Amino acid sequence: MPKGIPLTQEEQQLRRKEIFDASAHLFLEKGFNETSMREIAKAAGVGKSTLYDYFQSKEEIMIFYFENALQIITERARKIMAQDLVAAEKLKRIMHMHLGYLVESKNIFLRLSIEAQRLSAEGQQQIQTERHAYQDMLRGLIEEGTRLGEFRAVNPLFAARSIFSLLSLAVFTSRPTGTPEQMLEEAMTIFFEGIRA
Amino acid sequence: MPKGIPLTQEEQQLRRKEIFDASAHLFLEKGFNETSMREIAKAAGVGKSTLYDYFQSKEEIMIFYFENALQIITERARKIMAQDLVAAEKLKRIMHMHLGYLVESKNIFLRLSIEAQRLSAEGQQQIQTERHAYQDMLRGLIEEGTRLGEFRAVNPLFAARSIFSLLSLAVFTSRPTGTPEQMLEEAMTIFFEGIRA
Amino acid sequence: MPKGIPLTQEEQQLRRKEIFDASAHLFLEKGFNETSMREIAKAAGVGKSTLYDYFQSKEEIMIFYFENALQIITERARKIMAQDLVAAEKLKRIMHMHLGYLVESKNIFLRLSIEAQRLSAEGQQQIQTERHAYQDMLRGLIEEGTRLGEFRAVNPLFAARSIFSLLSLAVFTSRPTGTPEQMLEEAMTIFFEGIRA
Amino acid sequence: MPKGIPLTQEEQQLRRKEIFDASAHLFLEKGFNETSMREIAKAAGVGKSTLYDYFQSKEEIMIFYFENALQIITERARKIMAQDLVAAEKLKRIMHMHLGYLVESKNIFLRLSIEAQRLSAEGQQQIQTERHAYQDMLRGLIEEGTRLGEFRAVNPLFAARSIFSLLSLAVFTSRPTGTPEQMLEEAMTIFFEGIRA
DNA sequence: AATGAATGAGTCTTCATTCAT
DNA sequence: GATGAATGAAGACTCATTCAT
Repeated sequence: MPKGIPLTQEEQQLRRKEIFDASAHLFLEKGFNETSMREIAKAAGVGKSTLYDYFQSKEEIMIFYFENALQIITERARKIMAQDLVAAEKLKRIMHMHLGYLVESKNIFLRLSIEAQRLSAEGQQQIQTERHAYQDMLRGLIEEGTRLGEFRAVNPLFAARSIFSLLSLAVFTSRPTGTPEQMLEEAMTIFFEGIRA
Repeated sequence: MPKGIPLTQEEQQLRRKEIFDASAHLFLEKGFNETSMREIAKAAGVGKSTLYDYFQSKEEIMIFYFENALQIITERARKIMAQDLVAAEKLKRIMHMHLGYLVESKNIFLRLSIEAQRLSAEGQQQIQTERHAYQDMLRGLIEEGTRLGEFRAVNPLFAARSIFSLLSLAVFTSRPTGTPEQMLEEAMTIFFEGIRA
Repeated sequence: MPKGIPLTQEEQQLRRKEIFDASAHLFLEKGFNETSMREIAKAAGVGKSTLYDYFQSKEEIMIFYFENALQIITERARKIMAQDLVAAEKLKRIMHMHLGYLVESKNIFLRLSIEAQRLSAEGQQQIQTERHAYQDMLRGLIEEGTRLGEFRAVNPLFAARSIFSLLSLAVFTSRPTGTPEQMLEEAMTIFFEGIRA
Repeated sequence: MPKGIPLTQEEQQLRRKEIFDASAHLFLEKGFNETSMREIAKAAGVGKSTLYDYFQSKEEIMIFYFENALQIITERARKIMAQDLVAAEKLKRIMHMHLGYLVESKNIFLRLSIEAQRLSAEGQQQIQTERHAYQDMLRGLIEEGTRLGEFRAVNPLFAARSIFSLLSLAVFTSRPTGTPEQMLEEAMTIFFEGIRA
């Protein structure tokens, strides 16, 4: 890194991602809380205190990841939403996309999701805001489907969250019943049959 | 406590439960990992090292709870299984029973479930054995329903686990959409519609 | 130390004093803030965390010393107060006694007095209460002297604090002008001439 | 700042004073040791490492201030010394001047005096030299007063230092008994009565 | 059987300072 | 001349566990 020259916002963000990516495997292996700042620094190839130039605290490392990941997912979902398709089809594509992200991120997302429940109140707040935004998007989609007669009159928020629940099942389990894609298919079948008008 | 007189197995087990119950509220309030052995001992009204007479390690306290809880739940489920009802009805009653237990245990079960993912490999193994036994029971029920033409031909294990997933949603959420019972009804409707033959 | 048997309050207090005394020389050599808990533990011949069984925090070590020292000094002063002497004579004896304590405690008292100004607000409070109690005792003595015509009408609190100020000078200086006793004599002469009726 | 043009000694000195003054309020608020170089740099509106172009170390910032302040005070005292007055009167004016400086510098002087006792041996040495020079000046004044029959035969150095001691009391206390000026009057009365021939 | 005193490894975090740009 | 990115040493403190009584 060049010294003495302030990093731009983009460079900062990039560096943060680099540090995160370099240490992500540790979070998967031993969990976030069980990974010490010393280990993170070593994995990232920087000094311990350098971490604090990029993240205000250990918590922030986790929060950073979620904000980043949720932005990416939300963005991808938004593109699908914009397509000219029936609600059910949009929902299916979003589920595929979401599963794709989970797999692509090697389950870091889910692993951290669980650990995030231990964050401080403020930390949780930050993540929840983004998480709810995404949920609300899916809820809107289900409401749309109901309005157009595709779905039964279900509680749209509950249904939206059920999707995540079933999706997680498809990826994060000690007892897989097939490939993630197969399990997603299974889950989608149950879910869509379950809410079909 | 009488000194010098060995405790019988039952007394041991009972004492373990007493200790756990006395400290359970701490796990709910601050989480299991965040509760120190000192606090547990104090809450249980015993000395710190006495804990080690009943549990080999901190982990064992958590494992003990799961074994205990899963035995209770499995036992109750077994009774429902023995009743002369159609599979779908048995499944519904089990879901109600399960939800009842979660509520009755004041969410300790779910709280610890999440924390249990941080256990050592061996610890996880122990819990999984019991967990799988329960899952297998439900799987059998779904297979039975399929055989008798009540359910579609779904992957029975996946379906069984989906139930837990949706059940958890009904209890453990920062964004409830109703009472646990109402949410359970919603989930059951989706689920049973989803797997109906 | 016996294990498993709770220490009585007296034993606790004694142990605290032992730990303090064992590490006091470090505070003199390098200052309190500059002495780490690790060093204190080593000097006291105990493990790092054992310190925390006796003191809740590093600050408490300092506070412990002041409470202890001020109690001793106040007690000794009280005995002098009870004697049947004129105020000026009592004051002189108290000053001698106080100087004696400072010398006997090898200046720890003054060294820590200065460092104590860095304590947290709560810590300062605790010390000040005792310190003020002692000051108020001397103030009362000066008021008594004034009433009985021994001293001029000076501000008694200010005068009382002046004593400390001059006393400190006699002990804690990089430029001594004699033995502590000689310097005390010099200070007392100035002071008593200064407030003589 | 112009680049590549060496600063003259005066400019250097001026810049040092600017940096100090810009960060002085921090030292008052949180103490010198508790103020980090990062904060100092920020307050001074320069980069962290620029500080090292003007001060060799953090200690030097403090030393710089004392050298500066003591020079000013000594200079002002010298002017009073040169006046055609009796020793007692000169001493009184110097005490007023000194108090004035303390107040004008918003107690920074005394605050730092206390913190200076934590400096390294070398650092202390540097300050003491100037401090002693000032003390010696006052000592000379007291000797002069004694020679001319104004004062009793007191130890002149001890007496000189007593002045500071009583002066400090007048400014830096958690238990004021009046305005600084009033307390100074009180202290001067005690002192001058105490050493009067 | 029961206890709490004792421990050392490990935690996150801060900081003065250096150095390449 | 000026900068901030980078760092390692050090800090206070916590904790599950052991062990002599």
